[in-house]
Amino acid sequence: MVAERADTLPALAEVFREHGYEGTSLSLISHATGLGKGSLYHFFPGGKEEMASAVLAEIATWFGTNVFAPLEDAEESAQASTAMFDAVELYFRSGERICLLGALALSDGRDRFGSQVRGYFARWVAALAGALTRSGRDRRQAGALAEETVAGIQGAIVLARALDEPDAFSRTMARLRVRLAAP
Amino acid sequence: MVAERADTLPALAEVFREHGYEGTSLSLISHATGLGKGSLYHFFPGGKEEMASAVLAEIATWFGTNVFAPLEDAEESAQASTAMFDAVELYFRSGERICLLGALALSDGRDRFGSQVRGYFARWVAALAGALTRSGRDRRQAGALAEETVAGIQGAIVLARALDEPDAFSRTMARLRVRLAAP
DNA sequence: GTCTATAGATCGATAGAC
DNA sequence: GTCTATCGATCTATAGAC
Repeated sequence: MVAERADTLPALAEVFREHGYEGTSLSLISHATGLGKGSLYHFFPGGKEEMASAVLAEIATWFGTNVFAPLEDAEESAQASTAMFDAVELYFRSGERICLLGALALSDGRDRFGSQVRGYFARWVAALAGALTRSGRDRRQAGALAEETVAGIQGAIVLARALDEPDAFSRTMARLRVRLAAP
Repeated sequence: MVAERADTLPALAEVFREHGYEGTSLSLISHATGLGKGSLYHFFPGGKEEMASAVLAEIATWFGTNVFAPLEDAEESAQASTAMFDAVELYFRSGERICLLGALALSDGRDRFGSQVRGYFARWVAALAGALTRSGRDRRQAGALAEETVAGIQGAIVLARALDEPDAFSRTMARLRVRLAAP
């Protein structure tokens, strides 16, 4: 069932999302992956920290391919931002799944994984700002709108989880779509 | 220096904000408050969970007095939302301090403190929506704008922490002020 | 009320058999 | 590569002296 290191990453991501970095114990990880500690340390000699770091790297790769690169390569910004929202809503399961990088930014995981967290959000904001600039918005407005949109997505996740109301995420996403589509 | 239970709450709040619920150990708490475990369990027989719950209750009281009640009692909505932003920017120290309730919503603290987290955000959104309704906006638009504003504030905190750039919080707050002031 | 000492469980991590 | 056994540290919580 588990043939290589990468096969463990989805289960690892899930358990870190559910319990946070500090709240995730090796026994939880062992249960979630179906592997004993021996196997886990064989795949991740750096232990829990390396496991979390590998998860963050995979998330960054996924967003790089499915969200950031399309924005960076976009000629038509309207299509690109629509595709971004589609990918993001799918990824966060319409508000039922949190953003691990956002959660780490609010916890002491920020000290441990600061550069990965910073890189993820910086690239997201920059890619979106670039796409908006190429679609004709002036540079200052594009930067502000990009920052506001990424913040809005993160805030929508927080609010939906806090209210235990996933629809709050979908509603906010719909409103952000409209704002980005407007001229 | 510490005469009663309430005197420990500021230090407790600070340590939970810095390390999260799972990441906060009793030895950290002991160091932060200057009290031994014996004193801590005298004040909080329920242990760490009661300490965190007391912190959340105090935060809810502060926001109730300084943010929610003014919105609920406001006759003039423009002044009320300006006062809300002033209080919130001050409280979050222009983006250098996180929202403990937002952080708990993203961690497994949501299971433990779910009703306190839900109550805080539900009251905030409802109070703001009410103020916007009384200022002449139709009910649907007021609800959407309130939800979007609270989410925007939380997202601004996430983004500012993630980028290690407190100004990102202030910039987003300034934009939200403009949006709420617009007719 | 505050302290020290400590219980009992669980933590992350390692060793070594297979 | 996967397991079990186990290490030493740390955890939350309690007991009891003062």
